[in-house]
This record gives sequence, structure tokens and C-alpha cells, in this order.
Amino acid sequence: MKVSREQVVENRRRILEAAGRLFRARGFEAVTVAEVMRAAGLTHGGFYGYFPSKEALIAAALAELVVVPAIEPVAVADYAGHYLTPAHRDDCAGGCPVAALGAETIRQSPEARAAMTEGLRRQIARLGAGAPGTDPEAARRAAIGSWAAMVGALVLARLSDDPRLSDEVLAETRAWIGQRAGEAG
Amino acid sequence: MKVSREQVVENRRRILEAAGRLFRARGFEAVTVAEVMRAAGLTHGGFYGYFPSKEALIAAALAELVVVPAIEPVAVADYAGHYLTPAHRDDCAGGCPVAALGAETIRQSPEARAAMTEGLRRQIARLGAGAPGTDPEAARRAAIGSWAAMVGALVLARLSDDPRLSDEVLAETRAWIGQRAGEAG
DNA sequence: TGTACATCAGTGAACGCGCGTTCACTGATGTAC
DNA sequence: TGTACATCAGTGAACGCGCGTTCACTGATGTAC
Repeated sequence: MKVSREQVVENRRRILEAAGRLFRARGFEAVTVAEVMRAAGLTHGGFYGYFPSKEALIAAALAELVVVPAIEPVAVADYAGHYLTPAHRDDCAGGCPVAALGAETIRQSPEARAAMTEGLRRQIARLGAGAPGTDPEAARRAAIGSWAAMVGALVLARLSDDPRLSDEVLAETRAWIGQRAGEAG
Repeated sequence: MKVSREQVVENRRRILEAAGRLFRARGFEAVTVAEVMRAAGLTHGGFYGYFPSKEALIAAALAELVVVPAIEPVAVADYAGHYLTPAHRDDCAGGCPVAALGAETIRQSPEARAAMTEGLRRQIARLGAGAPGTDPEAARRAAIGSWAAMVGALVLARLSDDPRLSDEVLAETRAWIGQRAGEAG
């Protein structure tokens, strides 16, 4: 049955939110269109009224995940203090889309890669602006290097089947980034 | 038809090699068993004489990829100088299995995760031993932090659809790691 | 404001396809004499 | 060393299954009067 225009807007939002969580938790390929629609409270047939294909859903979900976060400047050490935590490591579904889906996105559509690239630009700008007073070139270098270290450390920490090693990777990378930030500031 | 015992050993090697390259290039799920067998010069039916399932092939291929590399100590800056290059970025199929498959392996079998964890341990030990004379604790921290930065930077560089940004991520992360290594040494 | 009806979002059965896996068969290998 | 035969690695057709996608239908929405 037809539903109200507001309901359509709300349904689209719920589909994208469900897709964003499911993709981060299980990857693009393992999640089915029917599963996303079920998680959004709908049946699979209605999907193609919202998106022309699963590929388009992936691109839209990534764009949503990458664009939503705030753009206010953050100090690298502060950001790493939140990013490199066991809580974030254990929350794939609600966590950083780059750590969860970055490697897979390389093989997705141009639109999906474009969304990720836009997110990368914003993140570098954001972290670079978090070190005011520093040489801009050095700030940008620190933003890139520490962002790479954060993404890599989260992947390595999630990978490890040894909780001690996993915690160590988080803590030591946090400390390593902190040392560098301390020198620069 | 039956083949010689030496041919069986050789075939197993070729299956694992083909799987290693295909998985790194396209991910675990997108690669089919038939494709791996074709790349190894065989037909798909013979696969189950070598491995009980695709899942087992994934674990065996990862173990092979992770165990093969040498264990000689390397200086972090030297290693990063080879790792963070456009050539490595452009060669997914022959490149680092952690950057290509790390995020996906989190959702694979315990055996696959164990292989990756073993690889992580070796890599930390290897890079930590590459800074002799340093405080061992600081050397280990630098090994973990810079390995995380390398893996993260390769993922980010591959992700970017803008070649200039991609090159910048590689060069700046290399420089950032190099600075830190310079201080320590 | 009420009423009649055209619109169209959502449903669920059905489609074609490709996947992982199985299996009866083939014929070269390698062993027993 | 030669020969007869049992073994078993490899083949390719076939299987069941679940996926992305389509479509005829339903009934609430929202518009025209």
C-alpha cells in the first residue's frame, strides 16, 4: 500500500542507516538487499523504488557515513584517544567506515570510491586544522601520518585473535601518535 | 586421470599461489573456487581433493602468504621506503596481504585470523629488532606504530581516486615515519 | 469541507543466474609379482 | 627388468541454494471537483 511522503523520506533514511550498520559489520558482499530492507522494517521488493541497484545503495550509504561527521578541527592526540579504544574496536557496526570498509571500497563503483576520497580529504583537513600555530606543511604531514596510523591500528587490533596483543596495538599506537603530537605542539 | 606424486605437490603449490594472488586482488568472496583452479591450470572438480572447503583454502592461502616472508630484522625507515611506494600501491595481487585482506579476515574463520595474528607478531618482532641499541620498549612501540601507519596509508592511498592525493598520502606517511625513526636512531 | 478516484509505495511470488559442492567416470601412475 | 592390475588425481555434468532483480497486484494517500 502507498504510504505518506514523510514516511517515504523516513523509510529512505532507515534503509541507509541499516545499510551503513550492516555493511560495516559484515562487508558489502555478505549483506543482502533483503536483509537491509528487513532491518529497515520493509520487504525486499520495495527496495528498487528507492535505489536502482545494490551498487547504488553501497555508494549512497558510504556517502551518508562519510559526510555526516562534524568538520570542527580536532587535535590529533584527542581524536586518537577516542578512536584507538577497545570500545571502538569492538563496535564495527557503529564505528569508522574507513577501517571497516576501506579496503573493500577499492573494488567498488567510482561513486563509492569518490565518497571515501571526499571523507579522506575532510579528515586530513580536520586533523590538520587541529594543530593551530604549527607550520601548515608539518601539520598536514602529521594529520596524514597519524590518520593512517589510526586506521591501520584499528584494522590490526580487530584482526588479532589475542586480546592482549590487540589491546597493546591500540595503546602503543595511541602513545606513539601522542609522542609525536607532543613534540609538534 | 591420476598424476604423479610430484605433480600433486606442484599442483597444491600452484593452487595456493593462484588463490593468494586472486584473493589479494579481488577479495575472498568475489573469487570463486573454479577461478582459482583455472588459474592453477586445473578444473574445479579436483579442488576437493586438495581442500575440504573454500574456507579451508582461504586459511591455507593466508598462512602461506604470512609465513613465507623472511624474518631478518629491518630498519623501519628502510621497510617503509619500499612499502609506501606507488609500485606497491598499484600491485594489490602481489602486495601486502594485511593491507589487501586484513579488514575482511576479521570476519573469516578462526584459522584465517590465527594466520594473520601470527603474521602481525612476526612483523612487530622484525621491525622492533631493526632498531638495535634502542630501549626495547620504545623500539616495540615504534614497530607497532609505524606498522599501523604503513598498513593504514596503503589502504588510504589505494582508496583515493585522486592520484595526487594518493601519492601525497604515501610520501607524507613515509616522511612522517622517517622523522620518528630519525629521532630514535 | 466532503467525496470519488487516480496515483504509487509496498508486498511477496517468481525469475534467472552463478555459486560451492558432489559424484560417476576416466586413464595415468605406481605397485606386486 | 617386464607385465598385469589396483589405485586414485583429475574431469565435467549435475545438485541445491541463495542471491539480485522483476512484476502483477494491493490498498492507503492525496488530489480534483
